[in-house]
Amino acid sequence: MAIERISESEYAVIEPLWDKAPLTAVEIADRVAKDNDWTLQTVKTLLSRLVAKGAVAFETQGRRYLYRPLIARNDHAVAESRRLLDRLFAGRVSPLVAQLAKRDALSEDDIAEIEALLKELRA
Amino acid sequence: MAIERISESEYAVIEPLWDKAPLTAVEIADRVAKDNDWTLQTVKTLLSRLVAKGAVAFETQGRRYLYRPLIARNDHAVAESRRLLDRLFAGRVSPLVAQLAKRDALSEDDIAEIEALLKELRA
DNA sequence: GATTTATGTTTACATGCGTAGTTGGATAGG
DNA sequence: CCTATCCAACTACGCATGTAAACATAAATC
Repeated sequence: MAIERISESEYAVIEPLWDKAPLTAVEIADRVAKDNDWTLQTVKTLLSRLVAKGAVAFETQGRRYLYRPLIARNDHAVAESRRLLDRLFAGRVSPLVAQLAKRDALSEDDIAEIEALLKELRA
Repeated sequence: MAIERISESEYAVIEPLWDKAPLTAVEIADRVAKDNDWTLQTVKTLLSRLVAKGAVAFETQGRRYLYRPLIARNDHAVAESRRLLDRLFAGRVSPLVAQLAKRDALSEDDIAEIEALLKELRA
């Protein structure tokens, strides 16, 4: 039941499905076109790879193929984040935050948000 | 001056050099052997790829090749983290923390550490 | 009914990665 | 000197990825 690893390009293709599903390949390609310059063929290839990986399913409605995601955006994001934390920060979050802080990669707003978050957690 | 992207296996090979440098290929292979089951040849290949990417340099001392890192561990970690944050969390840290919290991936200690860190930041 | 259109499937091809064998040159030991 | 050894460089090969053309098939249109 582990989440199948999906590539960056595949991610770009599943993303529209997280905003709205189901969608056809053409609809997905249209939405993806804002950020990427792929042909429809490329989007279809990525879709079929996502289907092969069990990350996306389709149902055929007559001639239309309607795609929908099988994994949740947040599940993917968390899985990837854990991978990174494990690899680079011994699995812990605070060293990551510390490094980013040291590089001035944390705005005042970021800090305030995280603090509010944590305060709520221990409430 | 962008940091060259290095692969996971390459990372395992450069890691010993961050602890101690310079080292020979054999010394690196020994240290890497704790976590990976690679032949010496594999380690050498990874080393040469790191050299090609400008992440590692060597100096030859007679017959000995001594390797040393050209990039800093933290620079690499921060670059990778930014990539992930940009891709998955619109470049912001708090949504990452929020997700991890929601998944119970934050221990009491983690939370306390991060809070201490942030408090210090605004001091 | 024949042809164009829509849509997925198959095949392709370059690049990067993980993993390692083979080669060639320097060197140390006899 | 010659040979065995040590080392890096070169070559290799399968798999994933990024990108897409070619192919097949069903449907819509004329």
